[in-house]
Amino acid sequence: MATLKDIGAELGLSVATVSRALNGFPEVNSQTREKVRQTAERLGYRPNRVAQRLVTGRSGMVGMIVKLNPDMSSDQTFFEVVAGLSAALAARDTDLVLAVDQGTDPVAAYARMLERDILDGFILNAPVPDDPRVAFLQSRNIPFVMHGTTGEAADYPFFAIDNHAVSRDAVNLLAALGHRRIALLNGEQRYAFARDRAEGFRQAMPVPVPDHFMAGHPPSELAGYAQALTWLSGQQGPRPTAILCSATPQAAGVYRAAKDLSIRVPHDLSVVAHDDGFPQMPATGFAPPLTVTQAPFRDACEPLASALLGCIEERPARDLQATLRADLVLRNSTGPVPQDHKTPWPNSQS
Amino acid sequence: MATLKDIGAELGLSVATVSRALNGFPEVNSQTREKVRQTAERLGYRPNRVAQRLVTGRSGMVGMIVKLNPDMSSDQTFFEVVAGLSAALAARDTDLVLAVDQGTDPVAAYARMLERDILDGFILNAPVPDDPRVAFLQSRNIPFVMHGTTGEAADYPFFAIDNHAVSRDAVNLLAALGHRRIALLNGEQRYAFARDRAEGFRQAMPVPVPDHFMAGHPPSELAGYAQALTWLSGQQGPRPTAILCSATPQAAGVYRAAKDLSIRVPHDLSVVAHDDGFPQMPATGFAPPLTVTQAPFRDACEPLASALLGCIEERPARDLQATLRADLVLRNSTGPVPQDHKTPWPNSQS
DNA sequence: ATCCAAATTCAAAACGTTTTGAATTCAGGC
DNA sequence: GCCTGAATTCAAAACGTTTTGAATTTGGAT
Repeated sequence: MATLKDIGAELGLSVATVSRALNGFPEVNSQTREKVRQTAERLGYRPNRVAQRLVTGRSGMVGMIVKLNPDMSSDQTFFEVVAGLSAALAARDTDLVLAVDQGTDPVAAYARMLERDILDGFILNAPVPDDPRVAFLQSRNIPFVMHGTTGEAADYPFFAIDNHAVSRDAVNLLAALGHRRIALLNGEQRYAFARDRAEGFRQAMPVPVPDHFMAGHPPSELAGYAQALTWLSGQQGPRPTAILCSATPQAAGVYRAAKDLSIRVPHDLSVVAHDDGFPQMPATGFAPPLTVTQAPFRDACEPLASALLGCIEERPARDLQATLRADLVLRNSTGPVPQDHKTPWPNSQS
Repeated sequence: MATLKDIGAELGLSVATVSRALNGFPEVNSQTREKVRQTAERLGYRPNRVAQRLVTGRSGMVGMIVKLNPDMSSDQTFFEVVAGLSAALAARDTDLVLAVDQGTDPVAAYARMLERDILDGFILNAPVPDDPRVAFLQSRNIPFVMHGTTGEAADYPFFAIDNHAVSRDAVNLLAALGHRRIALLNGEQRYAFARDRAEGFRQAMPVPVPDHFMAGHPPSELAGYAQALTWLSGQQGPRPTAILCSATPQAAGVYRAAKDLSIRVPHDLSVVAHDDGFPQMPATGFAPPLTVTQAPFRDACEPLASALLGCIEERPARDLQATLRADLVLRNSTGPVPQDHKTPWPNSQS
């Protein structure tokens, strides 16, 4: 293992000069710099990151705590998320490492990793409203970036989708097509994104929607199928003429329920879903092709990496916040409201 | 952030004494030790792990490189593996961190993590014969433990199942029941375990088995279903009277193919599978309940953690090697060979 | 040769911890 | 009090790197 000292000894230079040469300090003579570079390469010098971190406070490694989830369906996106982030960070000479959290305390795993004092910061995902991780990390001045946001007043770096607009854009489309009986098949209600989408939905709807036509479920085909069967069978009143899904697997379940009940998409039922661009269930693989609000996770990786490193470099949080408007992509799963289904649901104050 | 220096300043002790007191050196007076401990607790002292590693060379973190796998079925076991190992290591004050590898070069991700020089060692899994990771890590004196083994002459720490015995025990059982037409539905052939099971199978078989009744596939129900359909439909000659599966999802596929072809388990076809004890497809959930060679992964976690830490402490590799014999658990998927199917496959020299 | 300013390099300290071996303190015996 | 051995603590060095500010070198003008 070659050290700066070895390089210096061979060239008759001080450790300080070798360090400055390798780190691009401009006052180092260019010939000296080249000799140092070549010797370092020949000796196979690799910086001791631990020593660097002791001096600079930075190791070049950031962490992500992965919450174990008994519902395995969400794990199908896990590797896409991690691969995208790893690549974006690697492009910035930063390594992403994961630790697994099995407990019930949201912050315990962070506390544990902070004991090591090795990681430069964290990437947080799946925020819940008033996410306790935020206060915990802020109180310790630990850099982090959030994928998503916990609310309007977020005072930390984040990269988020405008989930109000996700619902609003879809509702506006369907309302323009004459739909009034629009059901919301949302994500799990404990997440902040689901809360935002429900809010956007309610605000955009031109008429009130009975509570039982707004439900929150995991992003699985089975959940979508079961909920759509209930709604489309008429058990709970006039069936919806459109369903707004939180994720493409839910939409697949809706398609299957519609088929089982001989309800045609889009003639009898319009379907819109949110598409994060994960390849497991592409919107283009639906028959008919699915209309979506589209925000590929792939596009979030670079901004997340950038924001986290900005936070580590102590740039102000407000410069590291971005909210993206999802694209509305029209395909063939949406059409005009059926002629005999134009009336809204009866007014319900429940 | 309190340091040793702060504690020493408050108690009028040297940094060396504070360090020795906190680390249990016996020559420190017990009253001194208690005063140091209380002050450390009051000041919220936490050791700087980076500084420790600079001196001791150890950080208390070990790594596992996760190879991205386009076939998602194996990911269903991923969290069981990681959770078990994390818990076993945590019990020894060691953190497991993961990094994701997307490339084709088996050692590149290790090289990259070694650039950081932060991790104390690695856990390796899914060994292939002559696994290049072994030579790479050994040439750099990097501690590691392998789950499984690459061969008889392994000169590194490992915890493995005796995969020869897995096949041999199953074959001996089926042969004792009169079966001669036994097919092997193995794991993917690139893995060392699959090679060992194939060897054990051939050596245990009392008669030769045509090559096309030995196949290697991923551990999925679909793969098991497709292969069993081919074999049981008679397309390739007399159908097997028993199938030995590499994993329980394959056995589920075999059950389904048998049902589709009106072949009764175990009356017409006996099925045995290897069961790693992952909860996704428990052998006890089969109808009829599945006979298995059983080696729960859960039982490997502690020995793997122990072996890795032993390696880090520079204990000799041969003291850190263990090979476990899987249990043979008889249930209702195996029975005597059908009376009209006692003849072996015709001798085939292909 | 001397002087001056710019260019370049260096010694030292810092980062926080561990450990070696020397220094100091303590306790008991004479 | 002095001596001795054991108990206890300490100063210094180490680990490898970065950075400050001083020291040294270089080059050009007079």
